[in-house]
Amino acid sequence: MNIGQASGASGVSAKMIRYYEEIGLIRPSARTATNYRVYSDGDVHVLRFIKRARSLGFSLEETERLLALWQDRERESSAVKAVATSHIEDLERRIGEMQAMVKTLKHLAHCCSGNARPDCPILEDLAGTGPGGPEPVVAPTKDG
Amino acid sequence: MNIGQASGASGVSAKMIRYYEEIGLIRPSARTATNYRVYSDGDVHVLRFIKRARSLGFSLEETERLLALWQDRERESSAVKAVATSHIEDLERRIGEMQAMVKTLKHLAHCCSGNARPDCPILEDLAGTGPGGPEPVVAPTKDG
DNA sequence: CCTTGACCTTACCATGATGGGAAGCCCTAC
DNA sequence: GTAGGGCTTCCCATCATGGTAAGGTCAAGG
Repeated sequence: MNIGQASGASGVSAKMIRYYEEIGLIRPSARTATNYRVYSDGDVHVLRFIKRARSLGFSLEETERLLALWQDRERESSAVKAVATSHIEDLERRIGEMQAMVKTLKHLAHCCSGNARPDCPILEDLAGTGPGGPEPVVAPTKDG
Repeated sequence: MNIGQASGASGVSAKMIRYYEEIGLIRPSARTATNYRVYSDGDVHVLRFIKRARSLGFSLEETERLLALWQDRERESSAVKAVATSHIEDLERRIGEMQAMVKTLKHLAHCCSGNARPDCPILEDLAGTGPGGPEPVVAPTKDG
């Protein structure tokens, strides 16, 4: 199987397959006499594993650890669970951060009339000024 | 005020102040005779605006638009609100994606005994195999 | 046999926002 | 005058992915 077929069978782009090989996430594939990469069904299985791990948000580094555990018949499931739990915590932390942003933004957007007039509590918040506060004295951007 | 003092007063690192200047987010600062960057209180105000926008998750591109609106006395608050609303939608989409990941991961982690035995529903999910399914025939990683 | 088009190869560049470091100049205090 | 800290520019790294260019290969068909 060529890289294009392995890509189609796994859902991982050819570009990424080569990259994963380059960084050592997967072993270098076999090659034809003309230097084409050749993949087996087992290789595709590995690629699908990576694809699934990525879709669950695991980094390539975590994916590498999970692959190693998958391959290790002596693994303890606690080790796998630890990777997953740590990732869950990371996701929840990031979700919390973004939810805080959303909360603030929704409040500001709610307070903004969103009409043709210039007064805007969103800008006032960003500027750190109260309503009717000062405008920037000097035009602050590149085209000012 | 030197760049270090502007950094301290705004919370934006000197590195980032130079970068913002380079990409045109802020105008090139004044310079001393010996080429040191010089900042005014107004410049610091702009930097604090950027800092606050970034902390609410706005991209630098969105921040540039917000800065331009801030500076524009003729702005319509609807334009500001549109930027914020679009950003809120983006955040909520990403939150939803991550929550879906968390949901799946928590389910898998809950089903994983997390003990010294190798059987693990997390790996089974990633591998696309049911319980007791096949292990990879060929060691899949670089050190296999 | 030769062409055509699809596929493969490597190599380099780009993203977004930030940090790190090197080499060299400047400024202040002692 | 020197030491230490701050400033300058320039280059590199991150993380995961996409794009593109220049060139080799392969299969089908004239």
